[in-house]
Amino acid sequence: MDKIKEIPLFSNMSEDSIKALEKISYFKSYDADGIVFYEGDDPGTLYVLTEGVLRLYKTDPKGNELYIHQFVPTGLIGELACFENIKYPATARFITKGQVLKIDFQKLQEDFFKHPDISMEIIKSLTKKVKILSNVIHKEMILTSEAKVAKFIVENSELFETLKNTQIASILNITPETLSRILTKFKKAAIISIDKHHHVNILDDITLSSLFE
Amino acid sequence: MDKIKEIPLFSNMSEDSIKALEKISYFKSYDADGIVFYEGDDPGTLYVLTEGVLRLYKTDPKGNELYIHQFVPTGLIGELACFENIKYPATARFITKGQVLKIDFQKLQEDFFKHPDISMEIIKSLTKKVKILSNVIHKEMILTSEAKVAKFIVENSELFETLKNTQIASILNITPETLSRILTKFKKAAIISIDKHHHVNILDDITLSSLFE
DNA sequence: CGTGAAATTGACTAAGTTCAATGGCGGTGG
DNA sequence: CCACCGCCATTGAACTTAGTCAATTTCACG
Repeated sequence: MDKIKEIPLFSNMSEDSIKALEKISYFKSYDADGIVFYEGDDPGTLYVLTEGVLRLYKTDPKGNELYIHQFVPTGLIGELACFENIKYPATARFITKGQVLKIDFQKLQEDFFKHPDISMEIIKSLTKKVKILSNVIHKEMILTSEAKVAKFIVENSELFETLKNTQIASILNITPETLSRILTKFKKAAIISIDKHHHVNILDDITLSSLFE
Repeated sequence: MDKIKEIPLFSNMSEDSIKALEKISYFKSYDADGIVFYEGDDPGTLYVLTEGVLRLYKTDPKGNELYIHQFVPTGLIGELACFENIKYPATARFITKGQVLKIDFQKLQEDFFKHPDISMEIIKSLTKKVKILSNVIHKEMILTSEAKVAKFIVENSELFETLKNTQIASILNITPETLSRILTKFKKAAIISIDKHHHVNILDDITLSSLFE
């Protein structure tokens, strides 16, 4: 992607507005594992994710990554830090190769702040984030590891075919060992079965769902 | 408070808009411990906190309250559930007696949705919430209990004079026993001292700060 | 004083992580 | 064709953090 008007977020903006936006922004590409910003970096740039999968996570004092969310195009990233002028509260790293539009927030504020369409997009984006964070809190602080795994199986069982258990464990913020023990437990209890190709079959939906509701 | 125009959020709205808003909203008062809404309730009402201290918390399967935030006037409450049409993700309970303005969200959307001033207020409110939630995640998932207590002492030492340790423990989402043990540990290490009137003196700021940074 | 709430302390428990050892399986090169 | 290598999964045991439970002490305040 190399044109602002191709970004759904801005697709119904006027030509003039797009021109103005072009002057204060540019596209930047990243390889897999490329860091867009680190937790603690100073704000100032508003990002629009245009290509690739971008993981947001925090790092604890021991160096463990606390997974928060993976974003796919299109969406705003970093608007909290920009609006509140606080350091980015998490790190953003590409999982795949990808691309962002980097917008100078100071200049955006001067030019665009009252643009009603953008306001609406910002509201949508913030709402999405509140929901994501609310969900993180629910998952990480209310659910036990067993409940997290149960919920993940019900909601994302297909991902077991494409992801390794270590990757799933990292999304669930548990260790691979804990995931393995819980899966073994579920298999022994005949709640699930796993075939040779890592496909998870749910044998007892009711019991499984009862673990996290 | 009994007039919409006294609410700072709406104070610069036109007379007509205020009249329209009055038709779809009403004030409701609560005693201390009054519940505004429960986690899991269906959405539909947008609240404006006009008086009192309102605590937002989630409840885990064991019945423990997970403290998220205490709001003071004036602020929007419940906008996520309304915008996303999902059940309220947390319970809101008054700590003191208080009052809210209850607004019928369906009707608000029809009348007001594009009102630019309200858009801005909503953005501010959502930004505040993202910040709060981001903070909750940081405090609860990145910091240890010891780090939480250290941070609380540095940032809110004066609250030890007015709150009981049980209340502080509940704000920090730890048990009173854990708080007591940590304070004892800090006292023994000569990091803090506590005088007869529950006033906390920080003796070793550097060590204390190093525990959570 | 006396009484009831709050704080402290110790022993135990629960949940999950860490560390280490082992086992399995697929791809590669001879 | 098969032996080897490396990665991932599995399993057990010890450890860590904080919560739970119960007993005791302290304290504020009438």
